[in-house]
Amino acid sequence: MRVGELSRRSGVSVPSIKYYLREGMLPAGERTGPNQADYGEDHVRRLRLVRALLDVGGLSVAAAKEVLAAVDGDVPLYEALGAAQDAVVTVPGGVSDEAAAEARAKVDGLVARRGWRVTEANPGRRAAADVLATYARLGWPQFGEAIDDYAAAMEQLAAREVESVLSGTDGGGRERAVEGAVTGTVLGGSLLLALRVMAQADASARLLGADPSDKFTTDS
Amino acid sequence: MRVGELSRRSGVSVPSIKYYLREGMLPAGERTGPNQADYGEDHVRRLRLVRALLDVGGLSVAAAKEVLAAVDGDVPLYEALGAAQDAVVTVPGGVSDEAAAEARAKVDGLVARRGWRVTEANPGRRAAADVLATYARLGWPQFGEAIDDYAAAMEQLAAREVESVLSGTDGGGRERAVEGAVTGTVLGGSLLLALRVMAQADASARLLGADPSDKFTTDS
DNA sequence: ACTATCGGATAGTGAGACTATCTATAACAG
DNA sequence: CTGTTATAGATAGTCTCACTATCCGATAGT
Repeated sequence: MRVGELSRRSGVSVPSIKYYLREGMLPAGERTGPNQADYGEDHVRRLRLVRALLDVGGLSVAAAKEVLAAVDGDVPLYEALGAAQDAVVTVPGGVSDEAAAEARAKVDGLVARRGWRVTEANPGRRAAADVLATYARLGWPQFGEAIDDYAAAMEQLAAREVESVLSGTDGGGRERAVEGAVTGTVLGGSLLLALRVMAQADASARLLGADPSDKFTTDS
Repeated sequence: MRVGELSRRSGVSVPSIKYYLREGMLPAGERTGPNQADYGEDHVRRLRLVRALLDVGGLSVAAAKEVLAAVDGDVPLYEALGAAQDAVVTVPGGVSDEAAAEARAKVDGLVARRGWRVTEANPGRRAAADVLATYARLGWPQFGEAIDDYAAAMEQLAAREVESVLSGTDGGGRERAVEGAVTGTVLGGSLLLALRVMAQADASARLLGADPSDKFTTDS
């Protein structure tokens, strides 16, 4: 098929397809002439993946590009998984104060307690420490105490997610396995946050909505 | 203090402070002359909160503005909590196909199973359904099956988070309670994702790294 | 033959988040 | 009291990002 049909099939405008081609997120079609190319089902699937990463996963084009490079590259699965994980955490430039050092120590302690095998450079380390340091700087150090509960919950889910990717792709080939790993990692994060929002709404309805005292609705 | 010192104390550049003032995210200082104003500790704290929401929470200025409006406004706590929740989920414009309908039904089923009291308009509903629909469209429907596990985990955490905000702010006044709710909701999301990344790295190290067969490192 | 479409290159657009400049002041050091 | 620096507020400029639009000389299909 040519670009017009690819556009119709994928719901992505022709200019956007050209843009993704330029950015190397979509492989070029098979050339059939000096100014003609042929696209296949793979291109349709890839385009859908691109839009999923951008729209649902909330990745930037640059982040999606790196993730897709890992999918296409000849890297082992765990490395592609790492690329996807890097893409979902925001790591702002960090200041180095007392709160930061303390936060890093807390994260190190957690990792040791749980026996997690994570490298020193794992972006989750920095990101988690950043949040803890920020809690402390804002005067909410107690929010950081829930970190063990968070970690226990994530450990369970992560084990299941990784298993799911492996079992669901047995025999599907490397490319498909990597695609699944990346999809699950990126979109799974969005799913998690969405469910957390609902769970919080429920929790606050139970703890506040059902209580007619309006304890916190006015200045005390 | 004047704007220069406020800048030094908060680590935010003077032009940026002026920008936040213009956007209404930072209240104006007390005027002491036609071109002089005085800022206090509240301004320093607010500025830190703004940067936390933007840098650590990953919110856009527009989203942060809405959250802060809820903090300042005379709304009940659960409503401010709702504003913060709205800010952390991305809700792209949705298509209406078979996958979308099925996904919505699955989310409705989940909500019913868990007895969650969430409104029809809760953004988490749409966001969760979007992810499930995308899984299906990409050919990974099995990833959606973990939704009950995700939900159970989030239910536990959310209950603890909401409790933590309430108990930690007893007597602190409405403003402080709302600030805590917002901070915990927004930054907690980042913390969760950071820990998930580490947990996944650990899980894949256990399931793949320890296995020397390199099962997925080459095309099969 | 003729019109719609194509691939590819280049340039333009609109939103978002600042950043710079300008204009009167006002504070302060010598 | 005078020169330097800082200030509030307004307006305009910048830079990045993620597209869009426009051209061009070929095809493709009728």
